Amino acid sequence: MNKTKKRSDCPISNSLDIWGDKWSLLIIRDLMFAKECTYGDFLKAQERIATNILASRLQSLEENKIIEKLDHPDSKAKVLYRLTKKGVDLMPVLIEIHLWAEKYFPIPDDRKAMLKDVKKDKAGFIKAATKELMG
Amino acid sequence: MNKTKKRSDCPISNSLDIWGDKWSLLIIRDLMFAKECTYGDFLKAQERIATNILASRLQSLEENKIIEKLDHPDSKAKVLYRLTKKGVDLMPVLIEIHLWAEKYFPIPDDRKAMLKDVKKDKAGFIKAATKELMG
DNA sequence: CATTTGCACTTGCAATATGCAAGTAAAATT
DNA sequence: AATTTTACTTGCATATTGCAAGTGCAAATG
Repeated sequence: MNKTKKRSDCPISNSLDIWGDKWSLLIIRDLMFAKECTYGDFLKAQERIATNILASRLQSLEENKIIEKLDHPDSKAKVLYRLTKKGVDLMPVLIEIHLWAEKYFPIPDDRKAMLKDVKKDKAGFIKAATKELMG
Repeated sequence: MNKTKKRSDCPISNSLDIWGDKWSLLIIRDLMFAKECTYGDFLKAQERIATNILASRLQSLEENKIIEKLDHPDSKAKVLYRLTKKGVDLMPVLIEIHLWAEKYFPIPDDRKAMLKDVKKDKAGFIKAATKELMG
């Protein structure tokens, strides 16, 4: 997405200015499920993001402090990406999207299983998952 | 946005295929706050959507059953748009985006006031607001 | 230690989407 | 009857996306 041109003072609009495109939330999703991803990991996702788009989204998400780069422990050729706290804090948004989607589309079984846990104790689920990602 | 080309079976991706652009959620936002809007009402929003983009988004949201058209009670020249149940059900998503934004940006006072209510009783807030929109 | 492979990007270009300004047609107002 | 309002549509310039191929460095292989 684009740099810091805010279209208004609305929080929805401001948020969309950062991650309101067809790809950013999928990158964030991948990091929520995997905790750490390499460039190649993102490219493996079902949706088949183009390499140039991936590079531009990673840069923009990093500029907006949603994700950060880490050195890969066993190779200088690899880069690890992970969510910052600001990124992890998007988890409730991702969860509500899941819950909405579950009401209106068929969704994969593993996601259904996850949502079963979510519904049992949403706050608890988020707390545990956040700990997992930030620890 | 585009027609029904699903990029994957992921619920996040499926959702973004419908409203994952810079404008759709703003239209939905306007309808959450106003319940019913005319074409001209949408054009008045701070973000200044272009008329052609507005028309294309309204059409796509209608095709996806997020919004519906209604006859305006006192004029055939006017059209009213409102959220369907499927659209109203996006409220938790919009609320979580607000809560996230509040943590990381300055947000307007009226939204802050709203979030204060939300935080007091999220389920109650959603129930009441949904009733308001669907009644 | 030379060569190949893997990884994270860049680059070039075509296709698509966005944004702006102006236009249109029907309905309402004057 | 003429003007204005309303909901769009159209044309065109600009920006973004998507695809395919390429680049450069690091690591593995022979």
